[in-house]
Amino acid sequence: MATIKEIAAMASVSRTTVSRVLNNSGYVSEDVRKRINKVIEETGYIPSQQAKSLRTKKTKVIGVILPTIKTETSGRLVAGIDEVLSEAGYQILLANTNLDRQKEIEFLQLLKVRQVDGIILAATNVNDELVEKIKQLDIPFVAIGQEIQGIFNVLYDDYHAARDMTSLFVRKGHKRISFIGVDESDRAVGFLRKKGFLDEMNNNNLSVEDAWVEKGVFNIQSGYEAMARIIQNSTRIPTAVFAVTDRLAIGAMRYLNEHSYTIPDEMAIAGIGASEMSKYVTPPLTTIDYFNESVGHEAAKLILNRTTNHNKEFKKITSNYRLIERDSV
Amino acid sequence: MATIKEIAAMASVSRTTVSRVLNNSGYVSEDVRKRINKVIEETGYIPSQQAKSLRTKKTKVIGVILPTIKTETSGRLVAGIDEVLSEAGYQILLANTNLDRQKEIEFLQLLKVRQVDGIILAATNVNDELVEKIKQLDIPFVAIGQEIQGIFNVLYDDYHAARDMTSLFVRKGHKRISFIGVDESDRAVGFLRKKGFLDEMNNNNLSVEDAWVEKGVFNIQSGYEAMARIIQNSTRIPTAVFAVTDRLAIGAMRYLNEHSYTIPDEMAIAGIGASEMSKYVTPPLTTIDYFNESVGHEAAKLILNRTTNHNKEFKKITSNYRLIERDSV
DNA sequence: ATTTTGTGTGTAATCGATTCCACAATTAAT
DNA sequence: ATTAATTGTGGAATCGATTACACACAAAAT
Repeated sequence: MATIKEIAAMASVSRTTVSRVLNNSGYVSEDVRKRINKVIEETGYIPSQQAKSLRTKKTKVIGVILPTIKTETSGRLVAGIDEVLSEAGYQILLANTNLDRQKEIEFLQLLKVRQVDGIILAATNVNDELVEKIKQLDIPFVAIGQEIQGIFNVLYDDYHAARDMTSLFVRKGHKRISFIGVDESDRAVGFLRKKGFLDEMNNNNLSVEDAWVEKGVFNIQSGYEAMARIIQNSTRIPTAVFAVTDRLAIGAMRYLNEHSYTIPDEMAIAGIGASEMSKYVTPPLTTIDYFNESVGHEAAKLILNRTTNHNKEFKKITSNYRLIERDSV
Repeated sequence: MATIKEIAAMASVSRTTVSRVLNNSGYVSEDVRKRINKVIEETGYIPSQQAKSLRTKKTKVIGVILPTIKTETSGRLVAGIDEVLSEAGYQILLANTNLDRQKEIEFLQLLKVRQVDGIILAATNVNDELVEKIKQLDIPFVAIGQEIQGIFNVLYDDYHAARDMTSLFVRKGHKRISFIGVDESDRAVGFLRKKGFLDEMNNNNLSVEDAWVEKGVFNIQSGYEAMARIIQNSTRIPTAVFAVTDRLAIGAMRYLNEHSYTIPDEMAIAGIGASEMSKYVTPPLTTIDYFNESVGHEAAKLILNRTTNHNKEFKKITSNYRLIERDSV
């Protein structure tokens, strides 16, 4: 691999001049420019991004921290981020925490060391240590999915989405509605979605039996088990179940199918996430599309805006959503 | 952010010595080491990976080129790659081609500019230009999913997987088996899987009507349409359909469901990929698990081996697979 | 006719590390 | 007692770019 020095020598000019035609900055005569371009062409020379970054302090790399890379949600998010970023000549440096909180913090450090121009974090649980770390990092930062004071956020409207879905159940005539959530330390998925559900129930003067409210984790099996517990422990069996993720919903459906409950007649069900799967289960699942890809777009735009314009006023974007009514409710 | 120079000054030693304790190389007295570590501790100094890479020519970054990041397959693959890589202190620089062949080549260039220590390519179609480019790149390289002569490969056993699946249909008593493939310019998914199917059919003296062989692209809708064409154009309606991906299969199932064919009685169906969805459609889809995650592991190990040991003898790993028999056949 | 402005090019410092080499000061070996 | 090896430290070159500054020359403005 040739260096700028060699190119300069071959074209009988100084490195400065070569650098000028590379970045077309400053004055270069047409003759010289041609001569240099010819040499560049012939040698297939490409300047080292490495050296350039060292000097300019810009890497054109954005770090993306994900709780997992295996899910569709993450995939769509990254695709969205990448679309905007690559358009602007940036690339993504991936950091997969596998839901390990300690790793989240380590990665923050690691990405800083690598001098990324910005960091996008798909957040799950936010703890003080993390927030503290983010703030002292002093790198353009965008958090997706969880609100963090004092930094840029792109949020899902978990509360209203949950209310809307609950409201749909109510409109369909359900009065005994059960709920499968996740731990409330996850403020967005755990706390806000549950609050949306409860508030809407309350709003309609509908009571919620304790046994109707169950908790799972982010996988299908967990939805299956939660549904089982609801059925087994309820004094009055509910007529509907609202699961806070599609996977939980699909697990629940599985339980219902295996135990011959007809959906939606004996038990209506809905999820959140608009996973591809949701469309092809039987019956097709009513769910909420969070437009992950466009959330990715927003996050990427935000971070670019922050890096290039040094925009400092913190911004919170709440993305919209769409309730997809299918046959499970 | 402090630099090594400042640390050196604060500890009243030379940069050389600081560098020594950083990389614990060479001789440093216990006294001095402690003094330097104290300063490092206090200032929270972290050496610039940037500057280090420039000097050492190692970035500890591996470029991963994907045809798409939205699918489960990609997600699992990346998760597998990341698992091994991050363990070894490497990170992933993502490049998403969105199935654009020209971009594939551009990214090769781009990753080289960024001086990645190696490149993993999840290949779809291989053309001469690409192969040529890869070879002149002179960077440790591993291709996943498509065999490329002269470079490292981690392959799926498409041919035998397809034969096995076909053989399953035959054992179940099917004689009129149809096939939904993809374009044969995709040697692995298009050509080899089809060849496996045809060879096994031939092996069992079963003929294949032209109308039974259809082609789609990598999405669900396309499977739906292909199934429609098969039903509409066949003189003798087949009793089974083998789709080369789960999505195609699920699209086909959808058509069959809508047109009231019972699965598997009137029409048996199978796919390849073991997507999460395949388990939850009705009936659960018989498919083949390619162990994407462990393929990711292998690819990562291979590239690390190649970068660190300068292992030069080309290696081809064919990963194994598992036929998952469910209720659709 | 002198000053200013616009063009074109090069010298050398700089970014923040690593590393070769030189040089002391000890300690061990002959 | 001399030589050799071990241990400890620093000076300065280096990686491959960018960029502030200086300088020369031509054209335009005064």
